Amino acid sequence: MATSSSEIHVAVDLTVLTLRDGALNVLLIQRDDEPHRGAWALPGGFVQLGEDLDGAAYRVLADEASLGSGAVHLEQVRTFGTPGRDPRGHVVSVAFMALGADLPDPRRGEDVADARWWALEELAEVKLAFDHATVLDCAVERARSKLEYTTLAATFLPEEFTISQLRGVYESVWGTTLDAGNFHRKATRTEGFLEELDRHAAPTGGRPARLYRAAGGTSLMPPLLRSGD
Amino acid sequence: MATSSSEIHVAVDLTVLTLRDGALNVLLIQRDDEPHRGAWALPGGFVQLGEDLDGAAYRVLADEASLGSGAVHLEQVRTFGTPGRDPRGHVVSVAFMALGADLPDPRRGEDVADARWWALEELAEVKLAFDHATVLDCAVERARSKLEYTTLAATFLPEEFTISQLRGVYESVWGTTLDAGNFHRKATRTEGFLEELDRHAAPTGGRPARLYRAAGGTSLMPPLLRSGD
DNA sequence: CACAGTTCTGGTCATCGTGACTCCATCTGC
DNA sequence: GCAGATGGAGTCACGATGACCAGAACTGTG
Repeated sequence: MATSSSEIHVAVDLTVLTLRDGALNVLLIQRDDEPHRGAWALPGGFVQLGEDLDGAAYRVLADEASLGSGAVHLEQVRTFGTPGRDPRGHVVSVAFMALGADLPDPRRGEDVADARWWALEELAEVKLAFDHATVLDCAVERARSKLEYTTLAATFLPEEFTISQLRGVYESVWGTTLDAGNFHRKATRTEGFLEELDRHAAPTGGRPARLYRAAGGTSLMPPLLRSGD
Repeated sequence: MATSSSEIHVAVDLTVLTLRDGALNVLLIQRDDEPHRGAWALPGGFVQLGEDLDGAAYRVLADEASLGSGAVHLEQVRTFGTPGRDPRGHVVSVAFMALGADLPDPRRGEDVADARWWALEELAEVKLAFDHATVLDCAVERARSKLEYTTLAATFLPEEFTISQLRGVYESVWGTTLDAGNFHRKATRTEGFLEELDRHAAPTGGRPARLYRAAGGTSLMPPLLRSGD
């Protein structure tokens, strides 16, 4: 479908991000079809007539990444439509980012030779298909900046988590280290960010950490800026 | 063109903003065709095969708003693609915002019954065509928040301007009043924001204000938050 | 010309958020 | 019991901010 060149075609491309072993990972699929057969690419697909953009993104998430919509934060990032970005014709692609907590290894979907998680650092020498390197950069930068002024970081964690785990999210996504005490003060004092629970996590060689859950708020005021803390 | 329902069509919609008499204004066109004939709508049009998204936006700016690309800041906001948002079929629309300094009154373009500037407050009781009320809200909110952490405010002003004029931009777009002294300190001390000139503006009943020009920077660090200053 | 009114610009001061740092609590493992 | 690790609280100096004040430099009026 959708390979004629008399019409503009609409697609979605997904940058699916999760944390694995304290590193930011992105899900890539290896293409089994031309163009760019054998190259690694972001999961994506054409939007079907009458289909919602978000719906198409969730469908791709299920088909190509075998991930359900549960516990995944999906958000539109930007739309790429430069003619020539896809050799099959004029394809306008709506880029999404999807964030989830420790997502499982993908099973191979249709039209896909392989699918796996990549740590972002591994990708330095990998040539992605189409303009997906740009799309990926755009989505990662969006995720990094949204951690600053929203409560999005919790979507990288299970329902209940410790402050250290939350700090680990920031450190992994931003690629920095943060002062534990200052981060603790900031996270616990910011209204609408965390809800304190009465239980503690199993100790890991130190004092057991109190468990928290994401509170209702979505915006962080004042923000938690990257330049320090 | 582009009214069949066997394909998805791609369009651009523009939220063109400027300041007129100290109020934020948006450019609307009155539709001369079905659907929504006679209703006010954002300028927009279908993207042509082989055309860049930004190119389509600039073309619409010229055709429907008779505005050249000079001195207009154009930026993608979000893409709307819910089926049913356009009765002609499945139309995916990439929303842009365009900001300019005291833009001229538009001349009527093609397929347009009328075109004029509307102060945002006037629009409370106006029913816009399609989902353009949502698109407009989204673009205005984007503009408001980008004033906080970028140097975008200067695009609402002529090349040379005073601090008071710059403060007026913030006050008009945010709908607040800011302390003149504090704003002056903040604007002049933030690196990369303003370049001081050796000339002064013609006095308006008080001490003449020094003229400034936008410096090279694009991001405001630290940001200028809406909650005060 | 004196004076009020206006606007621009620089200043003071209390407060608050922040980064660097210290200290104690509470666990594991030896 | 003790070393080592982690969690959580506190201290302190500094910089940014909001509220407010004062002088500079103009216009307009009596």
